[in-house]
Amino acid sequence: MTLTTYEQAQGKGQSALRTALLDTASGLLVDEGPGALSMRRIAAAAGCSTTVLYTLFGGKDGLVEALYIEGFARFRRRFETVHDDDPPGYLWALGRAYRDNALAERNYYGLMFEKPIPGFQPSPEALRAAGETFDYLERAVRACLDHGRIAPGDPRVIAESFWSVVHGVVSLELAGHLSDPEAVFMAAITACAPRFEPGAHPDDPKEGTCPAVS
Amino acid sequence: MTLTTYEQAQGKGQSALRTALLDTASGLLVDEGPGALSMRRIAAAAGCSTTVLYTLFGGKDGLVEALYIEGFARFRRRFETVHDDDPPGYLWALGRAYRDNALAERNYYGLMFEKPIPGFQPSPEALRAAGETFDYLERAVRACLDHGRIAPGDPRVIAESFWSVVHGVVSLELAGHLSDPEAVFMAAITACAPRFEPGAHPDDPKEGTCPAVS
DNA sequence: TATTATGAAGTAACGATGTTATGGCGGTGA
DNA sequence: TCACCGCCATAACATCGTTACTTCATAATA
Repeated sequence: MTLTTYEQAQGKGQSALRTALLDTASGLLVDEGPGALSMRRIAAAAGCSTTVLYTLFGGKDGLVEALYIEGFARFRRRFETVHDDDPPGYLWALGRAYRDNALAERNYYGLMFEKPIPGFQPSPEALRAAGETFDYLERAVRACLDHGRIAPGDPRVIAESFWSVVHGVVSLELAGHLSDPEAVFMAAITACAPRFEPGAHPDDPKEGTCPAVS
Repeated sequence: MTLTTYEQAQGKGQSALRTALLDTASGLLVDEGPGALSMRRIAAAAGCSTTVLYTLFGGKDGLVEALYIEGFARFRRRFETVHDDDPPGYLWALGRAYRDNALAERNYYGLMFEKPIPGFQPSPEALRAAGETFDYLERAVRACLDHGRIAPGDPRVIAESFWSVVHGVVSLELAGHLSDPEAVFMAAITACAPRFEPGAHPDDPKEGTCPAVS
């Protein structure tokens, strides 16, 4: 006979059970969107009753918060694959990775930055963990500062403003508001490009292709 | 005896009835957030049954879409109060007005850019009407171009990238991700400032206060 | 071994939600 | 007076998050 996801993980302790149920929920989120995240649906997909979900996660908000944190962890894993020896080029590549990840994991991105679960509000700890994901950006900004490739300033503020620019484009793109998302992405990023030395990065577009930079 | 909102509007034709019910829903949205927007709550607050809401709006999505459009109309009204003879200064002021309006009408902003109503997706027409709200930005960009105060490019793309920057900051600010929202707002906007002639706008910060501009 | 206790988990209920079918009520025309 | 028609309240249905109740397997103890 075939064992349900729940039965397979049951013997491996509570921790494995937790991750197994989270995987089930994650699959529902990715495949069908946040609307599929009902306690009954998740329990049925895993092969158990809703009671287990409540004892392990405390409620729907606890389960959604775990997915919220997982979403930022996926961002972090994506950032870890980015490498560039040139500091501004690295920052640029992180921006690209951000957009790539958001488009690839659209439903996770929605869970993180839209509010598709009516009552859910991330706890202060989850919010802090989310913010720490973007320490990657701050370190990249710091490297730019150390190499004198960027105008001086508070690295945190610069990193968060960079994050805001990339997030703004992606958010409007996903909402369907942008006529030409790729062009707007390039224009918005290169609008910040005067911070860097021109042509510092191989992906730096040729002059004239990006309207915001003279 | 006192008449309910519904009874007062009933005699003035269907159009007045529609706006009266929308006002009721708008009040619930502003006062208690999108979670208060249930068909039963709205009907009870107006003093009628849910049937009327279905005949007038077709369903919850129709009602929410009307509020969605109203949210962008409020943006438009806010933009109309902005005046500045200097083209880049006008664009700058529109950015400020955007943030001011988003913070003042937080729940409307949530309805427009977060997804607090599970099934709701704005129709293509609503999405187009929403985008037209930001023709203000495009016209402002055009004025900058006409006066040679900005590097040449597609006005629509430039306007949408400007919108993205402002929206990105406001969105992360409302989500609680920014350590110092005002500083990040200034940094992000002034990161685009090299498009304009330095000191073109009286609000242009002194050098050194904004880390992103050298 | 027999009995008890403990903890986990399934069942079913409660209130609330969006939606719709049913039925009544008040007008209008014959 | 009677039939008809449009509007609307009522009540039902399925689904949702949540929880009290019950069951059952396992471990500890006499």
